[in-house]
Order: sequence, then structure tokens, then C-alpha cells
Amino acid sequence: MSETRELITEATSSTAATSSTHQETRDRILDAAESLFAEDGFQAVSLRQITGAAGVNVAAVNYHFGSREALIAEVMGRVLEPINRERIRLLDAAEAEAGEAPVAVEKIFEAAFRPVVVEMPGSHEEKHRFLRLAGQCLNERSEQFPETMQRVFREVTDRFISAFQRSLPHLSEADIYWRMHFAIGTLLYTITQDQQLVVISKGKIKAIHPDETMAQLLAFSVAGMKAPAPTVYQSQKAGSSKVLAIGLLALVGLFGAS
Amino acid sequence: MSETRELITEATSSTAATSSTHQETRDRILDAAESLFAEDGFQAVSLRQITGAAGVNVAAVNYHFGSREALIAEVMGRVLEPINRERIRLLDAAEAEAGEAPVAVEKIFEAAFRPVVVEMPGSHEEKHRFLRLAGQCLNERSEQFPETMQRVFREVTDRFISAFQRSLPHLSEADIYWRMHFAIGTLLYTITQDQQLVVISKGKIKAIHPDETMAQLLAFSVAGMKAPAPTVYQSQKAGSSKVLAIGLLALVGLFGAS
DNA sequence: GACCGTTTTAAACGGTTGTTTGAAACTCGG
DNA sequence: CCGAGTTTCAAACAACCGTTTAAAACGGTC
Repeated sequence: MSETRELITEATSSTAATSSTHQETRDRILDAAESLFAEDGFQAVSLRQITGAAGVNVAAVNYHFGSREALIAEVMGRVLEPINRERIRLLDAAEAEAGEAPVAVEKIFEAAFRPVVVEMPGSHEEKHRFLRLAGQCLNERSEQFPETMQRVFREVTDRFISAFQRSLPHLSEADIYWRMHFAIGTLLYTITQDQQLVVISKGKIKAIHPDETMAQLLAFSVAGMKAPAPTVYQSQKAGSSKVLAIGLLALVGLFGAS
Repeated sequence: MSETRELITEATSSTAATSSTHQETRDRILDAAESLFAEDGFQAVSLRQITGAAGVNVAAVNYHFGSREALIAEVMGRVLEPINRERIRLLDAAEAEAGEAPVAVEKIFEAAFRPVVVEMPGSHEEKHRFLRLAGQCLNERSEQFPETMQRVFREVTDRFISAFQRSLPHLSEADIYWRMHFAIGTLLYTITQDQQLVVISKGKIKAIHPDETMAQLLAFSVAGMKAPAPTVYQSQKAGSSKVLAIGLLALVGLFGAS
């Protein structure tokens, strides 16, 4: 049975035209899964919800993909691979344009953000859930990333790390890791928790357009990345530190510090 | 039965000394739940895991808290309330010290970050899972936040928003909302995905100390918040935009754009 | 039309979930 | 010492989970 499935998987890339109806339900499952996963996360969605939404039998998932985990891996790959591929393509283009000189920080971030933030092909609804899913992917524990995806991500981060290093030689390697980490977090939260921005702005920001998101993201991240290196790690101002200690003690008294 | 539970809940704050054994198992559940939720998230942990770790009967959760959701609400409140209380306390202190002048952006962020990032009372392990849980809380959908918690969070964000507005009068209201949103995302990702920093740095950053995290977070967020206002939302450089459009079309061809 | 490989289907599998039940075990004032 | 109230407990509940099974339906070839 597993042999059958492997044959099918291989056939997908070689002779896709032969099995038309098969591709139909397989893609129906992928689309439904993508939509539901994007909305509620991977853990919260059951196979029966997916197959129900796709209008296919429950067993179809295990027949076409082998297991629920394999389905998740395929959905993740289908959404993340083109994004990361495009990121590297944009970075290549920017480096080619810059020639010998290091690429500007703005350009690097643009290559990193644009494939995720700016309009993607498809309807408006599709784009939205597409982005939400990309965020859900990155929120998962890295351990349960499929091996191939791990490799892709390492390639991407390594490329961007060294681009930043060339562009910001005065920063230490650790500083750049930290700030790249921060930029990823910023992007991720922006994508997945867009609703939260509407909430904290009390509705003053209602519609969130890709172009504005892009501009805001760039302004914030570029400035953060270009910030002067943090000076002292250890010493804190005696005043505020003392105040904090007192405050924490008060908390302990109030709440019983587990 | 629900009446009995309400009486107990009220008794917790008034005559807590009378029921000693009751408080015992109730807190055992809370501690075990906090630990497990922090490690694996709210959705992934079952009641039987919690009661098993706490060494109590499964029914104890529904007896003491009424439902799984109420347990989650109580755990979230126990961890988030002191943090937000301390945040406001630090902001109050900073504003008192500044007098008429607006509080420096650095000070505002310090008040926002320090109660979450810097060492908390308790063992090292306790501190770690404590932070992870705080992050897990904020990652949840805002809809399933208990009403009281919603109110607390609104109070906190409103206070910090107006502090930033006084400190950065040249920025529009929307700009400040955006950047506050970004800073929250940065903090959150830093707390919950600390392991990821080790991964992308290929182990070059292994131990993550609170003081260094604080310094790095401040440098990035302060610079991002102080960045010049983004200028153009609509227009993109014709060159890169055209290149992108071509790239996306290539992607569609490759992957079949759902 | 019979055959074969592929796909779909209904039904059942064993297991886990959150919650409920009713009877024990316990605490404590009268 | 008894009875009322509180807390624990083992057991069962219905519902859902991911996966498996075996038979039915399908499409194309000889």
C-alpha cells in the first residue's frame, strides 16, 4: 500500500496529465487543509474537518498522503517553498545590481519581506489565508519541520545573514543574529496577528493594505537593524534596578510566587 | 454543583486559611498546568496530563475550576496580571521621574519589556517556563481571552500608546500603533522561540541571558520606534516592482498557484 | 464484456478527549 | 459520636481523534 502511494507521488511530477480525477481530490484536500490550517493552526484542525470541507472521504487523506503529518508537510512546503525561493531570487538580483558594494539594508529587508507581505496571485481571500498559513508554519516547533524544509530555511537564513554582515561590518556576528531574529518575529506577528493591530488601535486602523504594511515593516526593521550596537549587557542603573527589586518583592507578596 | 464552586471561588479571596487541603490540590493543578502549558502550548496539553503531573484525580479540575477553559483562564491570569501590573508601575515611576518632560523612548520600552524579560523570582527552570507561558498567552486568539484580561490589556496598551505619543510627537497616531505592534511581536517571538535563535546562529549563541536579551531588545526596538516616518505607501520603484511581477509569474508556473 | 490497477466509499478500529456521576473519604462544629 | 459539608476517587459517559479495512465504483486495455 505504501508502495502504491509512492508511485503516485512520483507520478505527480512526471505524468500529471494522465490521472485527472486523482489530481482533483488531492488538490481539493490540499486547498481545504491550507484554508483551515491558516485559520486555526495545525493542531486545532482535524482530518474530518478537512475532508468535510473538501467534500471527500476521510480515508482519502491517508490514501493520498499517507498520514496527517505528511499532509501538513506538503501544505507547508507548497506555501513556503515558493516564498523562500523568491526571497533568494530577489536577494540575488539586489546583489547583482550592487556589484562589488554591499547591498543596502533596505534592499535586503525588501527581499526578505516582499514575497510574504505584498500581494500574491489569487483572490483576496486566498491571499489572506495564504499569509496566515505562512505565519502558522513558522510558529510551529522547528523539530517537526520536515528535513527538506529545514535545509531550505537554513539556506535562506545563511544567505541573508551574510548579506547583513557585509552591509553592517561594524556589528558583531551575534548582534546580527539577534536582530535578524527580531526582524523575523516582527514579520511573523504582523502576518499572523493582524487582527490584533485593529484591536490595539481601537479600530482606527481597520483595513491593512500590503503596501502600507511593507512600508511600515521596512521603516521599523531597517532602523532596528541599523541601530548602534548595544553597549553594556551586565550593569543596570542602580536606581531603576533597586526600584524593580522592590516591585518584584511586592508582587511575590501579592501573588505567592508559585 | 456550580453554586458550590462559586462559593469556593469567593472563599479563596476571603477565608483562604480555613480550607488548607483544598488550596493544596488547587495550586498543585495550577502549577502543573502552568508548567505543561508553557512547554507545549494550551491546545496540546490534556487534562489527564495535567492531573497526572499534579498527582490528583482527573475530576479535580472540573471540581475546582469548572472546566478546562476556566483553568486556562486562571493560569493565564496568574501569570499575566502581575506582569502587566508591574509594567504600569514602572511606567508610572518613569513618568514621575520625568516630571513635565515626555519619558524617553528607552525608558518606556524598559518598562514594557523588563517585567517579562528580566529575572523573575523562583528557580531557573521556573523562570524559563514562566516566560514561555507568558508568550503562549499572547499567541492565543484574542477572542478567547477572558473579559477581565481584555480590560487589563487595553489599559496597559493605552498607557504605553499615549506615552509614546508624548515622546514622539512628530509621528502620526497610526505610525505609533504600527510600531507598538511590531515591538510586541519582537518581544513575543524572542520569548517563545528562543530556541530558534540558537538554531539560526548555528549554536554560536547558546546561552541566552536575560540581561543580554534586554539590551538587544532595547537597542532594536528603540531604534525602530524612533525611525523616520515611512514616506510613500503606494508607489514602488518601477524596476524592482516589475522584476517582482515576473518572478511571481514564474512561481505560478512552477507551483500551480492553488 | 472481462480484466486489472486505481480511486472512492462506508464502516469499524482502538485510543484519547473533556466532562459527569455517585459513592467513598475526609474535616469539623454541635 | 454523629451528621453536614467539603473534597477525593474510580468508573463510566458520549464524542471525537487518526488510521485501517474490505468491498464497491471507476477508467482504460486487451
